[in-house]
Amino acid sequence: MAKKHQIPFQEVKLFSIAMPKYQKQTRFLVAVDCIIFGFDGTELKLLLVQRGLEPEKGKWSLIGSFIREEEDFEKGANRILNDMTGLEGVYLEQLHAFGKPDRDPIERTISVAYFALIDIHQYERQLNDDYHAEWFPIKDAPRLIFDHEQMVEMAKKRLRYKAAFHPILFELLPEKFTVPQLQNLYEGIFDTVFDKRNFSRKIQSTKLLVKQKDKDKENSKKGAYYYKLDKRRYAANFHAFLNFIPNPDNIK
Amino acid sequence: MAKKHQIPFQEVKLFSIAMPKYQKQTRFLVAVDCIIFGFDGTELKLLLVQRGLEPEKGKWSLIGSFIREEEDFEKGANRILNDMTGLEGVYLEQLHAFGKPDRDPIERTISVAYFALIDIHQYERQLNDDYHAEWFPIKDAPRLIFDHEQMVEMAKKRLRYKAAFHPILFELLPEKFTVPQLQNLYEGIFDTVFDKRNFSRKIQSTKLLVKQKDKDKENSKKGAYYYKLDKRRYAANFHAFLNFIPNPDNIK
DNA sequence: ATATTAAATGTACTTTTTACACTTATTTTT
DNA sequence: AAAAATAAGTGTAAAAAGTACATTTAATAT
Repeated sequence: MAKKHQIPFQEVKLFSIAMPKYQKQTRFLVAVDCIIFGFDGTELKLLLVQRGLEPEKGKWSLIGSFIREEEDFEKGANRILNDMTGLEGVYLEQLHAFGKPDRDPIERTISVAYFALIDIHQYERQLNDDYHAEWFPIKDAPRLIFDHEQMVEMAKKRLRYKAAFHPILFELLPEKFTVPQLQNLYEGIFDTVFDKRNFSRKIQSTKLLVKQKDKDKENSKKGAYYYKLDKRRYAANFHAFLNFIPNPDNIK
Repeated sequence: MAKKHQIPFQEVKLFSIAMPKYQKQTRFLVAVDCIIFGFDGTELKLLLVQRGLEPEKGKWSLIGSFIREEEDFEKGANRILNDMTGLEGVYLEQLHAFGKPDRDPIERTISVAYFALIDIHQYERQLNDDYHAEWFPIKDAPRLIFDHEQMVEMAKKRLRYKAAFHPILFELLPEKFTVPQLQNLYEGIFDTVFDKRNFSRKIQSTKLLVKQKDKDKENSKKGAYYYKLDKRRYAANFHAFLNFIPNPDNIK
């Protein structure tokens, strides 16, 4: 039974049509792993699961899955994301393919890593707790299996790089947010502080923000005005270069 | 014999240790394909080969190969590149993993695409003509097999994007080059023209160029001074943001 | 000697970025 | 009820970067 599965169905074709070259090649397991970022208004977080199977059972891991015969990577990543969070239409981008022969000690497995940005509040509404998933502050995450820490590092870099030029961080925010919250997010990601007058001016100059009438009173006595994202402009300007960051050098 | 090859060696482990999950997964062919860019002083070119095996035998294709059991993607890409061009230490960067189930009509094959930048003159010295490889002007390339044209498009975009901020295009130039040549390259890649005074000022401000005593007399009567790349600074500043391009908007 | 060609070079103007400090709204404390 | 505390909100001047633009120069060809 397992043996039958082991022989790829395409091989039938290989034997009927003459296709000598393809026959001799080794086939590999291919997985998709997702680096899922969330923001709770204060700090950047990472969604991790406790691995359910050996090896390394019980250790923390990115959320991943083997790719299925009929699905491509995007579909696989979306499936994983939907299973875990119940969310659809999440921001998702291919990060990198990882392929060191020994990255999985059991059997060589190629992993195509994706990173996702989600509004953590949406998640909380949709939560599916079947998987023992947990949010960890990015600066205080546990050890991860295999090369998953390397993946997270690369994803953080990529996120920083993109955020320096594109308004990508809005993907992490709830529908209504304040400018101080937004600044907080930028400061967390770039691990620095910005002058709030200059930051506000720069953000406003993008014209992506629509001021609301009400204020957030949770975080200060005076209260900070809520803003919403102008989705039309956001979609149109996503690829424009906005130079969010004062000295983008050494971002890499 | 072919059958024996067909069963991945790791499977032995799977049967001795209990590892139920891994068993049921389908394995896939994994290839590396290289988008190889070259610059001849006038225009940007692409190195293509005529495919040697069915299907689509004789059609033009990117240079690629199935990945071997013991090599990772970088090693595979370097192997391909070295086989084709005889060159080592070539600039190489992972572009994207392509995984549509039907991208290869014979059997599902994952392709991890890399793009390479090479000094075309070095190539000519090292040329290995076993493979029927040929340079095509990027604007006048033939139809390619499978999804290779999509790969090339993505590589062009990536190259443009990177070149807008990082001094990556020096990888395409010979050791000695002139400022007008460099400008030519930038203009070709961004498909526009720049003011030569401003361009020269911007390039010089990077301090990456070391003026030589001799001139290139091939392309003008007056001759243009040769420059060399300051490799120390280049290595140190590669990740700095240099803002080479006047209006980097809509580069994507 | 003259014409031709492409290379090299400077300046004034505009836009963007940066540095920097006080006032305001509201709640908490006394 | 007044005073203190807290974080939000806002403007201006100086510096740096980016842009637009035209003439001179070196060498060869006529």
